[in-house]
Amino acid sequence: MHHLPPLTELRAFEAAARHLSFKGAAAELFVTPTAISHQIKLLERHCGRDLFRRRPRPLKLTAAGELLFPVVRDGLATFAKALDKVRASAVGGRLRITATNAFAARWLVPRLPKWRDAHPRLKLDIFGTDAILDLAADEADIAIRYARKPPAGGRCIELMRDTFRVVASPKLVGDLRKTLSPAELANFPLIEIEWPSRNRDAPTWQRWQTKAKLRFKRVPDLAGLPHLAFREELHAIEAAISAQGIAICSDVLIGPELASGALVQVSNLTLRGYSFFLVYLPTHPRVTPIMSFSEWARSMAR
Amino acid sequence: MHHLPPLTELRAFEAAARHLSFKGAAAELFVTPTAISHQIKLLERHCGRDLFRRRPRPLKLTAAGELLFPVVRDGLATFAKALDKVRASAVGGRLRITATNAFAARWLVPRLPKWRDAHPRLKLDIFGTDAILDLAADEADIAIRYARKPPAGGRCIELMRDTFRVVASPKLVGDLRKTLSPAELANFPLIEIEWPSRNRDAPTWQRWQTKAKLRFKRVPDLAGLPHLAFREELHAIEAAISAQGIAICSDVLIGPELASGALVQVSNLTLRGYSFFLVYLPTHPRVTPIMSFSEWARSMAR
DNA sequence: AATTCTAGATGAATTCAATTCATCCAGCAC
DNA sequence: GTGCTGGATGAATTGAATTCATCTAGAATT
Repeated sequence: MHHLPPLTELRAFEAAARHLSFKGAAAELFVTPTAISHQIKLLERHCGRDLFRRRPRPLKLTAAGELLFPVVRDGLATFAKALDKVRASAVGGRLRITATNAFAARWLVPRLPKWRDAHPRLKLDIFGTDAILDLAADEADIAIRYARKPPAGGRCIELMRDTFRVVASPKLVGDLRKTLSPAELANFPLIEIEWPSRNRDAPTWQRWQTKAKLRFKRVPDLAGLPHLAFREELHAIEAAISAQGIAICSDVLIGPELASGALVQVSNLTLRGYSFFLVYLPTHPRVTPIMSFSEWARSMAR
Repeated sequence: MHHLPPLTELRAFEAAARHLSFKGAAAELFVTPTAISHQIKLLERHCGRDLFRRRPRPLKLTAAGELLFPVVRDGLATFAKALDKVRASAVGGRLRITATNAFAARWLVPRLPKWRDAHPRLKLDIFGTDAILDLAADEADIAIRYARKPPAGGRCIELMRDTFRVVASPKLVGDLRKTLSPAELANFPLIEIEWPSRNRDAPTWQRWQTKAKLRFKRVPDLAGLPHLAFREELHAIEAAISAQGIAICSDVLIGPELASGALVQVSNLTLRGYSFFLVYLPTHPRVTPIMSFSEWARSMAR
């Protein structure tokens, strides 16, 4: 790499050249004029050329100084501009939060008014995606991951654990006085979510009926029956709400519907889900606002 | 001015980004990898954004890092380029010496072979000009001034003092057995140098005949006779050498001709000249080569 | 002409940013 | 399981940056 003098010298030179005054440069850089004098002298020694004519006043740039000044001035201005841009994307910039589509849409977004009330100045950018964004590569500031155990790649806080319940709209099943048996379930259309094949513990009708056989004598092959299938958990939930069938859904994602009766639990047999983990990097330069969000999310999860 | 972090941080960042390695950056900047780690951490804190993804190896720039890197890299390269240019005009560059036209042509230039023998690597730029170049404004590195007393504007070393002699070519005056009286001088064409009007002590025929009247009984009005006039001292000297007339010349400038007989002194009445002063700034960043030249010039002047 | 003011120069002393040291950590290779 | 590598971190150290004290030389003021 090129041999550069200490960059402090260039900064002193630039300010002195712009002010044509060591005193003025000193005031701007919050040092004494003596400091500027020393810095300029060092730079001149480094260059082998005088950069200023000291007398008569005011100072005047020499030919060498004239050559160097615009380069340093423009260079430092360009640095400052780029740094401002980086800062703007951080300080005062939005916290970027990545979560699964379903969680973002059905848990986080509905609660944002409360977030805004608590932190009016700290804006969020929410990425609803099932892709796993990399915090270490600064693709997001916070990740909310759905996993069986604390995921790697940062500090983890377990927000909550969910349970998958068999639910249906009352418009489909009527005003039930008690829950349905597995055989009775087979009388209704069923909704299946096509989980990624890597998810062996996925809350499917197959997994449900296996568990049911330990509890009930007569369990038809519910997984073998024709059913409505959705790749998006969100869409499956919407279909259940609109009485298109009976679905197995995460109670975290249908909390309001369970509370309002828009969906009702039609079997007592549930499937244990995983946990929602909030993940962040403790070394993140914006760890303070990140902790603010983390505290808030935990308070929302209780 | 824009708020910049310590530029040391930017230099560390640039090297680390280019190597994608703190260790590599450290080796280049002659510090430990820990120093780089600290510097990057400070810059990230300053920016509010991570600039590197540390894991997995090798390091990778984040989006913020990608934004900042080319700006800093190009900026530092531009600085280095400009500094090299300034250095090239100094270190390894020529010493700029300003002297009067006549002195440059007739004393300095003829001796340059000896200078080259003594200092083969230190080149000179010689400005033969009667304008007074300003050392303080870095218009030249060394000035050789012809003056009655040491000029202001720097440290002065008196090289030599000259004497103005009445000289002519033997082709004009023949093989004289003795010097000519003022009356005999009037029988030949006379050469006059038109000195700047500010020079009241200029070695003119007028000044010469005033002094001659104190010595000789019969002194014709030599200054009143028609004569060949030159504005350039150099041209007057050349005219004398080519037997066009009798001239009053500085013995410093016609040393070789006096030695070889190309010009002979035709009157014992001489006029005291001034001195040649070598002037430089003791605070000049290139004071070492300047002193080399100074010593050499003094040795040549003896 | 004498005195005062101003801004830069210089070397010694002081401050504090930069750096090193010692130790730790987490992947990776063997 | 063990050893290696490159980065992280806090305390200690180093030395670059800065201040202090004094000086200088023009310019302004008296």
